[in-house]
Amino acid sequence: MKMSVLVGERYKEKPADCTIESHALMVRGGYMKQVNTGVYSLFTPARRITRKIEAIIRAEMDAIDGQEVLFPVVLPAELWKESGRYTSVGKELLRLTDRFGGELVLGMTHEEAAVHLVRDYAQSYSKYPFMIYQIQTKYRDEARARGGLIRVREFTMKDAYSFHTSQSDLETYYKRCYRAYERIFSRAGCKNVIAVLSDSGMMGGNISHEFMLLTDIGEDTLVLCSHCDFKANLEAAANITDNTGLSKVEALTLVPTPHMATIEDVARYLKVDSRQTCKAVVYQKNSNDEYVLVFIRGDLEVNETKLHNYLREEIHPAIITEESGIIAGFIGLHELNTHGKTIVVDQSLEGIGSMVCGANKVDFHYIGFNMDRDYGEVTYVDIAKAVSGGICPICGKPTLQVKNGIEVGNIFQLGTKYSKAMSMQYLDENGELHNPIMGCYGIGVGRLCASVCEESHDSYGPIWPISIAPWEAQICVLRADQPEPSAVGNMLYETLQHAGVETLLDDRILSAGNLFSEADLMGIPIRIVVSPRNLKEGMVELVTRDKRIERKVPVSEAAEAVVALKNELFAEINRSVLPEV
RNA sequence: CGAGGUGUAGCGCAGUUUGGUAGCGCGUUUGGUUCGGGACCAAAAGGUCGCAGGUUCAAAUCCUGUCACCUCGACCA
Repeated sequence: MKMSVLVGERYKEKPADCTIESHALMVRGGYMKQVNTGVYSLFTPARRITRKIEAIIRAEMDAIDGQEVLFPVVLPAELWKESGRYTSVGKELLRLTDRFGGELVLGMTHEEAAVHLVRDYAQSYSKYPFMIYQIQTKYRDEARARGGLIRVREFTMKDAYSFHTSQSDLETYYKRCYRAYERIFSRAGCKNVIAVLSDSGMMGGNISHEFMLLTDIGEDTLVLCSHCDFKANLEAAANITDNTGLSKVEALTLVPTPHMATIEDVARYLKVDSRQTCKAVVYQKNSNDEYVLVFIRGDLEVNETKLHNYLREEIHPAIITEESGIIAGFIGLHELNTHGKTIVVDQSLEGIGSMVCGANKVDFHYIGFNMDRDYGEVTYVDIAKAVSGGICPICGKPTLQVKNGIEVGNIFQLGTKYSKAMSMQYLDENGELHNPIMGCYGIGVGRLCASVCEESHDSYGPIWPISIAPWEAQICVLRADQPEPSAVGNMLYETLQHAGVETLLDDRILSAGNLFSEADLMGIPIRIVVSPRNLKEGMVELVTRDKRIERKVPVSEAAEAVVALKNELFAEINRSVLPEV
């Protein structure tokens, strides 16, 4: 490709609405253009990147016996009603009506379509196991898209669905897929991706993992242990609280705490450690507005996902009315009217001999509250968010760290949720009917592209790994108006193409500054600079985008050197790729 | 959905308070001079000022409505 005919323009200035680096650089670099909130068109450079990412994904999915299929984008609501998700999924599912009044949905994920495709075929155990996948457009009507390609409404996703006749077979396959994912991310040159345990939500005890790129701009919160291998999404991370040293029991005493409605205020006013306070966080059930009072150690926060999973109900932060009898800011377990309320006590309160808690009376708290003595027996549950420096649930050391990440993929042991709901059955060896056990596996292609950019860029532009770079080499011709540099540039361009190197030739007559800044925005790993100055010595310059290599080579050896460098850069990436299992 | 903000040339912005010929920088076109990190000179093209109503002799500017986008929340199979 010649730069002079490449569609798209590169900007010097950062677009006003870009808040994260990858977004700004990809807009500035002529990779994409916004069409609507969370909806983008891609220019050729971005499309070339996503095609390479897709090729890597295809190769790895095929290697674990995946079969590529293609589902429709527009699906009949009927299928989603069958699985029950037509009503259970919120507004992210875009619902439409066709001219005959038929109800349709835009596919945001394709479990239903997958079951529909194979349920007639796979009626015998002999057809199992198998995996089907597609790489296709998804639409999710996100409440708020942001961050360029990181969080969009329309996006390309690889989604795979596997079908098994036993849990152990699913688990075996799940491990292969886990490894395939590790290979995909490292082949794409994405280094800081880790797999974390994720919340399996209402699905019940199933295992799922999210593949996270560690970065401060990530919207997900992760809990990692620096001592052992424990890694989990905050939503799924157990919290263990150490209350040793807090077991001293004191007398229960009512004390005035005028206008002290927050834990910080109360702790300061009464001069106690916030670890010896008990706070109440109030929610309401979406179903009937019943109040849910969560009691938790004052310094901790409620993990709403855990609460939601524990209650098996949707909840929302409460609006506290006067009739409720709840005294906001002064809620305590002692002498609390629990009628019509659900009480949840977090395990962080276990073992505290005496604590400060609300007195259910405006401007009063108790000190010396003891759970067993002053309230009675309770079932402690884990509802709190894990914290930095917290205790690792695996190794028991206080070495938890909290970090941010972008979810670039996930793998999920689905179980029989969809096969049951949609009546997919097979006959086993004994002639008995069963629902197949499913797994599903997703990767956001555009998000991965943006994530690599986020992970690998400098202030001038992206630094694409050679495995996904839009082109492998770029020739910058300085003084393309002069015959010699122009001729050498063209000659190298032809030679490199014949040598199988994807090459972008910048043949435009521009100043060096312009050429280099635009080349930086293209982020192509190998750059060949052809200039009158070097040509005097019969040389061209060979540099890598990351500046690790900068050297001169004779014109006659340039193409060969580029091929060698290309191979070395690929080899470097391949060295980090784990073997298949 | 809540709070805040912004809509003026391809991009970045000024002008709006106090109504009076539509501006600047980058980019684009043409000609010339430059030439290793976003050069310079000259000339030029490009805008129903988001949209619709209203007030006025006169509206980018004031009023009403509406749409879009951005940020922070809520939400996220």
